[in-house]
Amino acid sequence: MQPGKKNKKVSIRDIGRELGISITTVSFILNGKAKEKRISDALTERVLEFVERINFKPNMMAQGLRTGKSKIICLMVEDISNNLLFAKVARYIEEEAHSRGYRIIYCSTENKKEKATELIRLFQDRSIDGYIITPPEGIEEEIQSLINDGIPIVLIDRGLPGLSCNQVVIENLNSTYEAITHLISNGYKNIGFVTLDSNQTQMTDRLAGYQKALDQHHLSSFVKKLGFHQTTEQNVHEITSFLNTHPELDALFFSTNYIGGWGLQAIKNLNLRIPTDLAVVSFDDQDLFRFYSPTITAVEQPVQAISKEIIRLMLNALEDNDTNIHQITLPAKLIIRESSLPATVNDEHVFFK
Amino acid sequence: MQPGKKNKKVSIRDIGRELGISITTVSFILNGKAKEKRISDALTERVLEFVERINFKPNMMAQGLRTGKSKIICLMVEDISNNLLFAKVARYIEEEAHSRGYRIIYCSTENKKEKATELIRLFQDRSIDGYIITPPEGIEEEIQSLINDGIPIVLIDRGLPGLSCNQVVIENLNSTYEAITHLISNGYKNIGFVTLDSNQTQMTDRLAGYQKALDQHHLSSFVKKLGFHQTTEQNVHEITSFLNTHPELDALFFSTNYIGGWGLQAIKNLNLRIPTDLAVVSFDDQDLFRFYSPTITAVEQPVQAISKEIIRLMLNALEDNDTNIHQITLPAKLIIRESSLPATVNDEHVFFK
DNA sequence: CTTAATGGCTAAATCGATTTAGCCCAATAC
DNA sequence: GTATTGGGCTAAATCGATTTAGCCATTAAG
Repeated sequence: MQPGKKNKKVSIRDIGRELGISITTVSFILNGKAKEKRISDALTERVLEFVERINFKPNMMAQGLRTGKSKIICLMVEDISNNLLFAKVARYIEEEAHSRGYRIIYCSTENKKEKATELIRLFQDRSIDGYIITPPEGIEEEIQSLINDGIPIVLIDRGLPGLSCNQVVIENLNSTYEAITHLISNGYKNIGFVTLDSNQTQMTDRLAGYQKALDQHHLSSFVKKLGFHQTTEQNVHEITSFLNTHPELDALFFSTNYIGGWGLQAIKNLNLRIPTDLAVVSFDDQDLFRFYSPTITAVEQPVQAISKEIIRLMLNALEDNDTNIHQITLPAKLIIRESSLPATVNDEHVFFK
Repeated sequence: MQPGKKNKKVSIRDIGRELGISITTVSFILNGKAKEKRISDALTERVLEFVERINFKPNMMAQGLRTGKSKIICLMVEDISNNLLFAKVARYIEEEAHSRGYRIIYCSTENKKEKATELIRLFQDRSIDGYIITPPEGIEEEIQSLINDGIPIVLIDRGLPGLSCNQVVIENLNSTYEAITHLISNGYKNIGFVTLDSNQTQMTDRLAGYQKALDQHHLSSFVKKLGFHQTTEQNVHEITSFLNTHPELDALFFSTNYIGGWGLQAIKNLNLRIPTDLAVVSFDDQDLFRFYSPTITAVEQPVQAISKEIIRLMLNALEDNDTNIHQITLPAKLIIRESSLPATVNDEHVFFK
C-alpha cells in the first residue's frame, strides 16, 4: 500500500511532468540556483510562476533526509509554564525563526538533569538542527557531546562553568548589586536574601551581587536558601519562619519572580506592611509586582533583547556556519516602585525615636 | 559531496551489516512486527539488544518520508506568552505527546485570521500530523481544508460555529451565569460586564451567561466591549471611563484574566475600595488574583483536564484513526475570594442607612 | 577544420527508512 | 513421491527531495 494522504500532494516530479522539464531543473530553480546553473530566465520565470500558482511547498521530510537538516530548532526550558520569561522568549524567537524558515519545538526539563538528558537523547536522531537550552546542573557532558557532533547550541539564562559554548545571559551580579545598593541608600540595613539552593550561575551571581553590596557597606548578610522542588506551601512557610527568626530584617530581596510571589504571600500572612515594616525588591518583573499594593520594585530582564540575541546566535551558527563562541551578557534594569521607598520617609518610628 | 554531520550516525543498514542480516529484518523487529513476520525470537532478541547497546534511534526524516507521518503536532495558540493558560496547556500536552513519540511545535496567531492562515500554509507540506488550534474568527475555510485533507484537528478554548470539528471548551455560559448569580446573591444589583468586542464563542457564551443571570433577577445590564489590539493604557482608560459614566455600578465582571488586570489597574487609579465600593469577579484565575489585596474571586479553568482531553482527542485521531467528531465541554469552577464578599457585610452605609 | 568553451538542461545516485513480494527449506498431507 | 503449508528471512521498490556528472548544441579560438 502506498503511504500518503487522501489528497495526494504534488511533488517536484509532478511539476516537472506538467511543465515538460526535469526535476533537477525544478530543484535548481526552487533553490535559487537558476543563475549559477545557467537555467534560462524564461524557464526560471515559468517555473516560479507555476509553483506560485499551485502553491507548491517542497516536502520537508524529503529535503531533510537528503540535506541532513530538519529546519527545526529545539527550545528546551525549565518549564514553559512556570515562568512567563520563558514563554515570552518563546514568543519572540518563534517569529524570527519562522521568517527564516525554521520551526520551533519546545520541551521542559523541570531543571532536572535526568529529564534534560532523556529529552536530548529522544531527539538525537539528526532531526534537530540546533538547541536553545536553559541548562540544569550536571548536564555538561551531554551538551559537550552535542557540540562534538557539530550541533549549534545556545545556552540561555545561565551558563555552564567550564564549558565553552554560546550563551546569552544577563548581568546578574551587577543588577543585584545595584538593587541592594538601592535598598541600602534608602536606609535599609538588615537586608535578607531569599534564593534557591542552587549552584547555577544566575543564582550564584545574584548572591554574589548581594554580598558585594553588603560588604561594601559593612553590613551583615541574611541568606535563606529554599530547597528545589518543594510545594508552594512549604516555601511560603520557610520564608515565614525566616522572617520570624530574624525580626531585625528591614528589607528582603527575592532572587526570582516566583520566590517573590511566595515572599509576598508570607509577608501578607504575617501582616507586615511594605515597606514600613519590610522593604521588598525582587528579581524578574511580573504583572503581580506592577499591580500589587504597594507596587513592588523589581529587576527587569530585557526579554526582547535577550530573545533577539538568542535567535541571532542560533541563526548565525546555522546559516553562516559561524563556529566562533559568543558569550553575550545583557544589562538588566531596576524598576523602582513603592515597595522600596526610603525607610526614613515611611517609618514614623524613626521620626519620633 | 555527501550530506551529514562530522560524526556519521549509524543507520539501520549499518546494523544489518554488523549483524549479518538484512535491513528488512531489522526494520520489522524495530517496528514490533517480529512475531507477525515470523522472525525468530533468538534473532529478535539479538537485534534488540544490539540496538539498545549502541543507542540507535531511527532517522525521523526517513521514517517520515516513507510513512507520510512526521510525528509532529502543531500547537497554534493566540499568543503563548500573553495568557498563562496557553503556556500551561502547552506544558501538559508536551509531556503526554513525548511519551507517545510525538513532538510539538508551537506558533502564535495573535488571534488574527491572516496570521493563522499564513502559518497553516507555511506548514502545509505533509510535515504536520495534526493541529491543536485556538481558532481566530474567519478561519473556518482554512480549517475545513485541513479536515478535507484528512488531518486531525482539535479546536480549543472556543469553537467555530458551523464547522463540525473536534473541540475542547469549557462551560463558559454556565460558569459565568454562576459567577454573576453569586454576585447577585451577595447583594450586588448593578453589575457591569467588561469584555472584548469579539464574536468568538467563548466570549459570546460568557456574555450570554451574564445576561441570563441578570434576566432571571430582572436586573439591567451594563456591558463594555473593548476593542481588539489596543494598548494596555487605552484599555485601562476605557474601563476607567466606563466606571465614571456608570457611578451606579456596584460590581464588575471581567471576561478574561488580562481584562481583569486592566480592570484592577483602573479601579486602583480611581481609588475605589474592593469590594466596599465595587465588587470584582474575573474569568480565568491567575497569580495576581490569588495574591492581590483583597484576593480576587475568579472562574478557574480546569487546565489539566482540558489538556488531557486535548491530547487524548488528538492521539485518538492520530493513532486509532478515530474519525468521529468529539466536542467536549468541561465545567469551570468559581473560586470565591474576598473581592466578592457580601455587600451588606462590608458596606457600613447599608447598616446605618 | 578541429578543439575548446560555454550555455542549457537532465539522468541517475543518494539520503534512511518501510513494505511488498517472494525465496528457500523443512515438515506435513495425500 | 509430489503437493502444500508454513517458518524464517531478504531483495528491491518506494517516499520526494538534492546533487554529481555529463549530454548535446552552438559559438569562439587556433
